[in-house]
Amino acid sequence: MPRAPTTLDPFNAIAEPRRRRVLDTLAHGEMPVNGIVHTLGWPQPMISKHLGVLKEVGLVIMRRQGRQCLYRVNGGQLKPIYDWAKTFERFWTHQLERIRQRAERTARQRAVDQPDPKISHKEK
Amino acid sequence: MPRAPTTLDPFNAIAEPRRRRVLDTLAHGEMPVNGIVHTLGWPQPMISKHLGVLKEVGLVIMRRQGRQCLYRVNGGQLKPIYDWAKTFERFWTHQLERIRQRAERTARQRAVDQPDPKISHKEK
DNA sequence: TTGACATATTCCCATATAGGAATATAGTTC
DNA sequence: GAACTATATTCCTATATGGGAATATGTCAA
Repeated sequence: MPRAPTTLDPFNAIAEPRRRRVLDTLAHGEMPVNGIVHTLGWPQPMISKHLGVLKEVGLVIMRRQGRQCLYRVNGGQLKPIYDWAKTFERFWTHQLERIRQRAERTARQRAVDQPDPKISHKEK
Repeated sequence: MPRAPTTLDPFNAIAEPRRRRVLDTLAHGEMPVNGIVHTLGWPQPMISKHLGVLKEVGLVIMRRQGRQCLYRVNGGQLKPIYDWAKTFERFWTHQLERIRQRAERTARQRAVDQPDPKISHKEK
């Protein structure tokens, strides 16, 4: 089975660095495709394709205005990513976490060096 | 050019849902491969492969203990993802943002309906 | 050494890109 | 309708999967 489609969810969509840059560019406000083209300096078809993926997963919203297509970020779709990453926040925030982990590890290590006959080897 | 390797960076590595679940499983503490196998109920080679990717991007750290391989989360690698997503926090946190956006849009719209001859058509 | 247990690796394959080039489509204006 | 502008789509191709099955490697125990 191949990798999941980039349009499966926001996690897959933002895996591509260029797509994140497109979102960054739109972060300040609505902008026509050409605005992004000029800002990033990439070929227009490339911008359009990435916008297509972003639109399909709902990360951006498009509205027409004459011959222009105005795109804007639909930030709410990024919340699941934020929430998930936040779950691991303690790993970089609290120095305590590192201490806790080390303690846990040495405890386990000790249990191996001097196993308790009554509890050892009982996993499942 | 194909999609970037999953081992390019954490963003690509966590795009795969199963890899996120492995990280979630390890979130509570160090665990041997079999522990993950029993917890998730997936084939052992599958777990090992995903762990391989996670290890290569530095999202997990492994240490041997006898015949067991103990894995633990290296959460710091997730901070870039958290930080990036946080950049868009206002999109789902503040109701104000939505108002601001709408204001901006209607302003632009008005500018189109009744363009100011002195400023219009000057993009670049 | 011979097992037995814990993990990792190799093979195979259908699938989904991402970029480049060329072209098509939609909306405006004359 | 023709010319132009702004975007989207199509074609083509090299490449990197992810899962399943089978197998190899590594480590401890008797």
